[in-house]
Amino acid sequence: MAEDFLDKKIKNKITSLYQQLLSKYGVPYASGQWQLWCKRPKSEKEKEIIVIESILTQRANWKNVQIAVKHLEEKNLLSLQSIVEAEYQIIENLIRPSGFYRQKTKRLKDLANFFVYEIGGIKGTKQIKTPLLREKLLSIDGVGKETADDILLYALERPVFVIDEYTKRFVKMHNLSSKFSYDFLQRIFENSIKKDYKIYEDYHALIVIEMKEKQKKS
DNA sequence: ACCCAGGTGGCCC
DNA sequence: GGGCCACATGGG
Repeated sequence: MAEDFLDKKIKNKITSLYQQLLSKYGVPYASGQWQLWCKRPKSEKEKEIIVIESILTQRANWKNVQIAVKHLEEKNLLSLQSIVEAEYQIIENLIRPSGFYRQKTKRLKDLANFFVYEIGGIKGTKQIKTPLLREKLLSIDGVGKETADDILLYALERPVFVIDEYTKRFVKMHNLSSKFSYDFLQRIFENSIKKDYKIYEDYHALIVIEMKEKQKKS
């Protein structure tokens, strides 16, 4: 069928684009901000940091996120347990540089509560299947699809492809699709690449790196 | 002085 | 289903 043929072409294109990006930039683990998110293996502590950063990075400049992270670290608040225990105002002041700091404090608290009290930490997620875990994350106020998938992929190492603004621009640039809804794009990528969280981690990072590079030039 | 950055939820039509 | 708005800060 015509559609199958088209699908196959798109699949091949998505696969070859990954190879191209990889040879152009190398593994993203080597480059700045992806050192932690694409690190393998990750410690429990590092996974918790990624959960925290997934909230802080919402609509924020990465440098500002890192300042906020440093502030939390200095006060020994860079863990889910300590965020559960800390006062709102303390966290608000520390994460101020990442913007939307009142909302984000609430979101961090809700998320940390979920992990610590509802499922017994990062380790407690192991027995929960990905679709159910995603549902649970999405039900938390302030956790939308991208944040949920950031957590699932980079912190919990589930093969879920993350879609963001850069991915949408990337898809447009390469004419991979004429539809740009989150679910549709996620399906395109997940159906094209081997279901391996390591590849998903690197591919998404490489897309961001590539699109930032393009932006710089224009 | 403007515009933007790895979003989300609420409200409106 | 889409369009617009608030949320807040620091960097270019």
